[in-house]
Amino acid sequence: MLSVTGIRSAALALVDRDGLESLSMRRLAQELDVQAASLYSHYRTKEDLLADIANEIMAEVDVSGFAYGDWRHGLTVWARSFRAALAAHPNLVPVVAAGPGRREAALRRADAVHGGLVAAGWPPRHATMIGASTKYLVVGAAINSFARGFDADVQVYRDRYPNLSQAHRLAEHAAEIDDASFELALSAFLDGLGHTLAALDGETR
Amino acid sequence: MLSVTGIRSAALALVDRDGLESLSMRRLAQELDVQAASLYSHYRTKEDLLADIANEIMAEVDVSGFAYGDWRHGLTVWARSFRAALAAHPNLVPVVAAGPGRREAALRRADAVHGGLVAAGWPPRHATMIGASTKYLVVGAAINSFARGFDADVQVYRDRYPNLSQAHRLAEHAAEIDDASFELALSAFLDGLGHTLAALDGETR
DNA sequence: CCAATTTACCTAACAGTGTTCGGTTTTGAG
DNA sequence: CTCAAAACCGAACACTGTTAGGTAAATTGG
Repeated sequence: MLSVTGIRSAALALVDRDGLESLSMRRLAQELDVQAASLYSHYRTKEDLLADIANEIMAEVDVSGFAYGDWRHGLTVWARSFRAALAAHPNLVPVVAAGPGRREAALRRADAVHGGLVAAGWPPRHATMIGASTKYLVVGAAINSFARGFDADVQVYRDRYPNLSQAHRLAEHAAEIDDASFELALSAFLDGLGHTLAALDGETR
Repeated sequence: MLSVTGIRSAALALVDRDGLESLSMRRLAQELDVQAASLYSHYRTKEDLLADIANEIMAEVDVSGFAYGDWRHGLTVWARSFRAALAAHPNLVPVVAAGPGRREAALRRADAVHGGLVAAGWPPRHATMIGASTKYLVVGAAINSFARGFDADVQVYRDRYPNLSQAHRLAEHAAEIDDASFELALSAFLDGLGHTLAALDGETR
């Protein structure tokens, strides 16, 4: 018999294997030895199903890094695990990026981040903005890295330094650059925030 | 008679007005008093058409800010105009984010950024990563801000500070926070980069 | 200026999509 | 064992992108 979790994981496997546009209700049903209409006893629409999958992916994100009051460490752990969760299912990055699955779980995570930042000394408004900014970075990096083929920037890099680009290694090269770019962006951003916080502390002294 | 530019601008108008999922070849044809099949004399596929539109949007992006050797100014101008270009067509953010229209034009822009950074003293590899990072920020911000409804972070903000949130103003509030978040992220990132560059200069002295 | 050819457009269709309706089968509770 | 509720299926609807083949219009060559 079908179950919500069975459908969900079959859909996830199908998308991971064959790509997002290969997921149709009929094909998914076929995968489960069932007719397409049967799926609608468990999910109201295909969008609902996708939202549920997005939610499952987001559940892997780790927001525990704020526990000891170190906001920088908290943000780093959060951002990296967020990115890793997206990288685990490249074909679903557009879906996850387009909307946070279940509101309730997304809210809980957002609240953990927000709370951690406030506990570490950030004003509430800044905490909100920092949470949003970090998400920008992670989602933007994921879309540019995982959700498409060659990156024009990497292409430029290759054209300018052809010695560095044995053609058969271009893909891993791109991955390496994407990784390094993300880490550079994250650390530069956090460095900058450090100075912002210092300036804020100076003001209110 | 139909023309490539006529089709493109009608499609853009249609998507701006009715949303991305309202763009079908038949509806677009109707808008142009023509049958759907006729469009295929001018565009090979719908994807081609979308790529062309994405390209048109990206053409508005300003990479001239690097002219005077000030990389920080160059990046700021680029990032802001990039974001503005996406904000001008919210319904198309997913399309533009998913791939840079025509390779050729995207390459030229990427090259301008890369060249500007190198001219300002950044090592080529860093220039590539900074270009990528900045794009991450812009695209991530655009997806989170324009391409969807309510943001969970803003929701948290509202729940915690209910006095600040007359419900009827929530949308503009979200826009304001998105704006501020983007500017915060950009300036913190650039600040951090400033220190990175100083450290690099120290090394190679 | 007419003839020939290319181009633009249309009608009709194909294969596929998400979703719904009505009916049948299976399941589990009383 | 009965009966109501839930799960499943077959068929259909209204759409989608795209193509084949035919007709009309515009453009080119003589």
